[in-house]
Amino acid sequence: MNKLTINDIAKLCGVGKSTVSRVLNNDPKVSEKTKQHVLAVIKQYNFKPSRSARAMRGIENKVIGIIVTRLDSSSENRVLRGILNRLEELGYEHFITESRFDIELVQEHLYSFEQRQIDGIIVFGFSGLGQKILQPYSSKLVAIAQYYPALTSIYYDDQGAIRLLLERLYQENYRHIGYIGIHKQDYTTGYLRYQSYMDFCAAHQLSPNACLGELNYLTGYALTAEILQQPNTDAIVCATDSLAFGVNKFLQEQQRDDIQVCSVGNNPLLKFLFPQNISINFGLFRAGQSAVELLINLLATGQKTHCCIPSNFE
Amino acid sequence: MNKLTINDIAKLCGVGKSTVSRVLNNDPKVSEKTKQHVLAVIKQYNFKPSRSARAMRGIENKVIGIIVTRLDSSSENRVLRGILNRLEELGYEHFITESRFDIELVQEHLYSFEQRQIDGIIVFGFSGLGQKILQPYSSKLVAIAQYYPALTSIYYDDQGAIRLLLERLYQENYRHIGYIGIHKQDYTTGYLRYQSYMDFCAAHQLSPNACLGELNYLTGYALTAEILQQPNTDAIVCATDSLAFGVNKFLQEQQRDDIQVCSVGNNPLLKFLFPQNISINFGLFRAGQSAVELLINLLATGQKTHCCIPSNFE
DNA sequence: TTGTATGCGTTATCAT
DNA sequence: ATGATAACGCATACAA
Repeated sequence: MNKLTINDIAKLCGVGKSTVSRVLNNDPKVSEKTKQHVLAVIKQYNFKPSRSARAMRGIENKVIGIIVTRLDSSSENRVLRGILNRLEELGYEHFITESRFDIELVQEHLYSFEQRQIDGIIVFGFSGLGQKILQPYSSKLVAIAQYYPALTSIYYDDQGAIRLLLERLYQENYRHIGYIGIHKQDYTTGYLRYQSYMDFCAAHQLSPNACLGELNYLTGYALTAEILQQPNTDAIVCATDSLAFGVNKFLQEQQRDDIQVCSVGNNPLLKFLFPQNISINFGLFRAGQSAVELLINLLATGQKTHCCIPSNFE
Repeated sequence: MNKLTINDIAKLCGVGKSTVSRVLNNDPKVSEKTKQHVLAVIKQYNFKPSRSARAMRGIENKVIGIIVTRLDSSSENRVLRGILNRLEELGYEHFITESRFDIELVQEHLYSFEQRQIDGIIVFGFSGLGQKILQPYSSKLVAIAQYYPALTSIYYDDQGAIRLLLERLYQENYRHIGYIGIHKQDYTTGYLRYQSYMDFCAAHQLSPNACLGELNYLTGYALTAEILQQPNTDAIVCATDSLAFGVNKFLQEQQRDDIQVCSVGNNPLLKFLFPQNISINFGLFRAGQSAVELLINLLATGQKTHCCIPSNFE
């Protein structure tokens, strides 16, 4: 449909195509008069220069690619909100792709972005995704949710989030706190959060009572029964909000309103359905915004930086 | 990083660059021997032709763009699952963008796709999005969730879904059925579903009791109180699962387990938390798959078609 | 079967 | 300040 080229515009204006190009690129060496004329014609015919052709000449065009792991993850969606929010303010376009924790897919998408005049990349890290896969793109890539020493990366304070929850419970005199988390193969959500719980227990002479499983509400439901085998349990900390859905459901069915449930994520639906649940804000929205900041900075200065997002009860 | 060009490969092989190009494009007019040699060198140096340059020569490359309205909509995510599922089978890449019900953003994204060597487009329609915006791209665009006469489109059976729910309730002898929906400015989820309820009531001599509001669980919660002002209400039909979250929550708090709740969407979390809720499968996953089918068919034959996805209790 | 020349829509380097 | 012209990396009609 848009078959107009810079040449057509040139003829339409009665000028050379180089002049049109100059106008397009804000070259100061063009008289105000012709500039306005060319601009008018461009607007009139709604002409847009071909990105492919521009790309061949090495022009950047304010587009960044985003590789998420799961489009239907509510936590990643929160981060995405932060990313898009900041991106929009800066006038950037975005393309989103899904990796589904598949390393090969990540590679395909990275290459695809590279080939499509994309200026920068934000990728959601996961436990299997090694640094060497991302390294070749390090000059324009920001990793999120995982720490990569040689890259620009944003990561969360997994240990701090659990610690904050535990400190609050401890302060409110809970002493028999169970923990429901996910398997340790997952380094951040699994291992780090579990370890934080164990450390806290050791430091405060609490006897630990932890169960680990998959990342979904069914697991939360099933593991609650196991945790309650410790009869004097008075609180349960969940690694994520999705687990907490299951835990709260189980407790509700058993009419156990004597047990305080805590979790990480600050999911609004969870808060609506189970208002008594204490959920900590993991800083996801802010993480998204920060990712954009760091990326823009990286593109401009080439400086690789890192940023750890703190959790809070807001 | 990938600075190799077709010319470099040609020199490396000791052949002309046109020969390399021919190998790249599976041109049969090249001897098996040189073909293998060139292929080997290409593989050795991990050479990939520039998409920008290819695009300028009008090459298609198995990529489709998807414009969703909200990335955090669970129903759109279900459709997306169907789309990506089918796309992967067919070896297509995807780029996803969000419109947030903003017509200008849709236009930007459409243009952006056009400029980036994208073969086909799937766009999620919404009430404000007119046909004329999409028309220019009709040769490679499929609209979903809304009926557009002049385009290839996939839409849901809004009226059928509500009717199926009501028929089931009627058959089970419910006679005082309330309805909680969303405002009629939304043509499909709002108007059509509401109308279907009203029609059913008229046809079966039931006195209607409907409330309309925003599309979220808070609305469902708030409107339930109004519905219950009709004291003998024995069932409530919700236009969507998200409303049903609020409705069920309200009824649970009031310990009203004498009221049957129904909704459209088949959300797994809803089923887990409120197993007694009856939710109908709106065919979202299948809609996604069909969208891809229709798009591929459109690209191949140029034939515009339509498809209405039926709901079912699976 | 293979190489040469030309064009795709830009930007950059020359002249003028 | 402006216009002709040469690249950019690739595909293709044409020549060999």
